Amino acid sequence: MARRSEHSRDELREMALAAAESIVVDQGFEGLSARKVASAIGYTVGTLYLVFENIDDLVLQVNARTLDRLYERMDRTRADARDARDCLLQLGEVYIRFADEDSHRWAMIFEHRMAEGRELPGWYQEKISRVFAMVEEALQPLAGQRSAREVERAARVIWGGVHGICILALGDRLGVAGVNSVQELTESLISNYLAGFTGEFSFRS
Amino acid sequence: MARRSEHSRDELREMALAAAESIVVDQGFEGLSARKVASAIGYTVGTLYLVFENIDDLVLQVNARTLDRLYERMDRTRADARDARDCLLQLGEVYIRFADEDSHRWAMIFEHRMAEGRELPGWYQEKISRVFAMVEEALQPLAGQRSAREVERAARVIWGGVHGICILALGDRLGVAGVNSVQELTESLISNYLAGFTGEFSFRS
DNA sequence: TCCATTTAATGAACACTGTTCAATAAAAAG
DNA sequence: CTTTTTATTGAACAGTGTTCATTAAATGGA
Repeated sequence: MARRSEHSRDELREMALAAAESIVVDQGFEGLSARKVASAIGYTVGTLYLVFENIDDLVLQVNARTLDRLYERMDRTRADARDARDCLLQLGEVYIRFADEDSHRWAMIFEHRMAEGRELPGWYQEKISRVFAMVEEALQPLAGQRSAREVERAARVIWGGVHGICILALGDRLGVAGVNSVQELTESLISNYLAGFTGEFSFRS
Repeated sequence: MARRSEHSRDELREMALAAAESIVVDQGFEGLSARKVASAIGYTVGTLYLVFENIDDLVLQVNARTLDRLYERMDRTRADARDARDCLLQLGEVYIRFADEDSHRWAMIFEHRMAEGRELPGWYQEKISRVFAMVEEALQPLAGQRSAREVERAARVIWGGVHGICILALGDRLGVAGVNSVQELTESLISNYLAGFTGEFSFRS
């Protein structure tokens, strides 16, 4: 059979992404496959390749949605923060909570690797930068005399540091269990790092 | 044909691990497959399953060697450090350099996931703890009045933080390029975090 | 020496992966 | 009512991990 035209290309795309997300949510990245997505939306695998370039393309689209979701949550948090320090602490907390509650979706962002040689497309890197930029903004009020270069660096340190604690802990590689412990660690990281950064001490890095 | 007995089980095991390492070194985790390893040592895939439980088992053995290698390097570094702070900074530097130079081997440790449900075996977790414990030891002299609990936490923060910066940067997800930038970031993390930790300022987390 | 037993090693088979593309059937156009 | 166009298919290909009946070589015994 052929051409039922029950769904436009865009509808097909939307259905596939929704199906993929649902598979990832309850089976993780490993449970995702082209045939599963296709059959979930009542089409065959060939049709999927009319809508997505390849499976990496599909994964990237799902990840982009997850990044949007994360951005959304962090942005909402940012609104009701007392001061800059509090804002950064809350951003860290929201990140950890997101990774914990939406763990499969979150994990896929970092488990997925591009095929050897190919690198992340610009529009995708943009999505990452957008989240990252929020940390930089939140840090700005605490910058004091420091150069833009130094603020940028500090934002990367905090972002990377929180992420590292999160990914090691959630992968049972830090010897800690439970979200609370992870929250404790990130709080310690941000709080102590900021103490150094805002210069409430004598020597420099 | 059968039973050439040219190699004992242990020899076979050793050959397979060496072959697997070599494949990983120049093709990465994705390039590794049971058939490739088997043919590299002049046997067929079936033989591999007489020596390893499954492919996860083989990967874990290779990763264990990598962890030993890392431990080796960090341990050597530790010897010639001026003081505790210098020691931690150097440990961070060695970690980054290791990840950069031996990137494929290092990456496999974190790209590999156990099959759903199964968790890392005890002997393997032990290997991780051993490296991790080094950071804790290095931190001890700076502990001051702080409880063992707090020192443990700080070690985890530093370890996780350095790792996070490393993994994001080397995966093009931090918007930085080159090892030097990564070194800068870890130095900033350790240095500023320690400033907070050693209490050269007024308030607490 | 020759046969029986043990066992190291094989490789075909199974179920899965991503990807392609000639074939097909249904809708649109003439 | 035919022809053209095109949306959709699904078989095919090369790869993955894993299993296990079969094979052939080494060993043990008479």
